[in-house]
Amino acid sequence: MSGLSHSTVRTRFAPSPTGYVHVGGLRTALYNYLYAKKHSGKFLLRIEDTDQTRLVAGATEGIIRVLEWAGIVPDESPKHGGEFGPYIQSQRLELYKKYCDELLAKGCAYYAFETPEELEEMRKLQMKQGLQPKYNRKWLPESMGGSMPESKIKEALASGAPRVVRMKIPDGLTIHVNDVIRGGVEFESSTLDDQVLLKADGFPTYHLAVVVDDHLMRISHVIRGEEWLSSTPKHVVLYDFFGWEKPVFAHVPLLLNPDRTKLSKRQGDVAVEDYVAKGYSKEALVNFVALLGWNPGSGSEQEIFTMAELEEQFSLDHVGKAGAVFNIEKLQWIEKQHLRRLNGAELAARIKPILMEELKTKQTVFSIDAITSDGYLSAIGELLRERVDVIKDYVSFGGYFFFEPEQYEEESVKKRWTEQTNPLLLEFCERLRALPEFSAATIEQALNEFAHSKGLKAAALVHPIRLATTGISIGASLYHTLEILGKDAVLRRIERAVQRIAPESVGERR
RNA sequence: GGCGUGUUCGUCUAGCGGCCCAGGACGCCGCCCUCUCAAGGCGGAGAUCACGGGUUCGAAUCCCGUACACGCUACCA
Repeated sequence: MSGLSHSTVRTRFAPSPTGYVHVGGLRTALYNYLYAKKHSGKFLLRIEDTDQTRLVAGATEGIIRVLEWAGIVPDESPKHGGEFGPYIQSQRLELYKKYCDELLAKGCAYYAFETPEELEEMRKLQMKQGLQPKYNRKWLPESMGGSMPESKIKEALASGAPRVVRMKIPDGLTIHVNDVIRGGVEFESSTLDDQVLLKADGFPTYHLAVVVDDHLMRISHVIRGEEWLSSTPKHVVLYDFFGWEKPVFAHVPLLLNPDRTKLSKRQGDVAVEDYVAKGYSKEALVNFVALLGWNPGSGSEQEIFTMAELEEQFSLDHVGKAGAVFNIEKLQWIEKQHLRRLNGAELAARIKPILMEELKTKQTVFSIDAITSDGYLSAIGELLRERVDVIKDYVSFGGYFFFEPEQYEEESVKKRWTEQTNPLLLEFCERLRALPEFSAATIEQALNEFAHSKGLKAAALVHPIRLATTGISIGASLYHTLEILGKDAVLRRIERAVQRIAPESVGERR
């Protein structure tokens, strides 16, 4: 009520702990976080676990882990604490009870005693009659304009029969919802149902809990998915019942499958964890998801953003209205862009844990200390930066920096090997062995001179050497690759390849 | 069915009455560079602004209708 509550921006992400974190949820959390940061406010996490039947063990921890991974760290949450807690709805039951009683006392809500089965039957009947399914107000007391005598209600209450509390939607009202993204939206109260506020198990429904908590936690801006727009008028009615100031509402568009249906599991990955597993970085995922529905606005053509830049530039004015298709190809491009902005040391730090994991199950002839050193990883990081899609590619596509090649791309062997290749390679090995300094420049010079002396083009050596030392035909500059690998490994691998690629396996092409 | 929201290149979008017979990015195609693959540079194809009516000297931009899509319609969130 006090103007003070709205002088500070306070936003929240309020998921149900029902499993993984949906990428759409990540975006909602991000927008809330960014809005708070932009306005020097607070962002908080509240767990909405009012449906006891859908709880998933460990989900809350998972949500917090994912948010923190992404750099969306709440100022207040079940884990981080805060002065408006508890931040788990199941720990706030007395609060909902208290406010529900207030509504009951004010004549804004009433008890109802139907069983779920009875309600189901009622709805079926209404549908059959072509009516919209809506509570028939059977238990609306006479004192509130209904037809149920107070005596019967008292009786039912005394009997201990299971009961719920429903809100009484005022009749003949046009309810205005102000949404910063969509403008004013109007609803006729006649189209609204007398929503259950308190369930038979004593837990509140979303509608009661969200209004009570957003008010108590001084939430200034409710930024949530578009699927909530239709129930916002109920929330508006509740705010008015209580006489509370309403927050600013912003309903963000949905994320879609390629066929424009709501993003779902059936058509691809929807969990943030899935993308983490695929190797996408938090920088790229945050950047990408921010751009699904938001843009920096006219005049700016920026596509790559750091979290700090998003915090500075984010604005609800530039959040679009239409749903956005989750397009993996753009994510891939954004991932590359972020990778290219990392320096060698940063890349090394990211490659190392993945390599260590790999080393638990794979043998290497290299010294572990050498291949996990910052210098080695940093050099590889910078060399392969332009051709890697995600960090873990360094250990897969760039695996030859850590493990001996076991196979040689068949197609390429056919294409690049001739009868003279093996003897040539062996002869060239001697040149390499004699090099006082094993660097890209000296290797290149030696190779050029050798090729020239044989009347060959450099390519006649380059490709076989690449195959022999890496096993594959694609990669960065060969000379730099050899330099990093080091003289010992290079000679060892060429000699091994010569043994393993027998002349008989050489292509027909003369 | 009812209520609500939305609709600009395949995709993400700029655009808030004249600068737009619509700009950028991803993807796609071609050329250049080149030891391969990328990256990079250059160029190209790709949107009658869902459709139909208005309003206006003038509309992608404002209004109305239609179509389609999506959301909601639970003692789920």
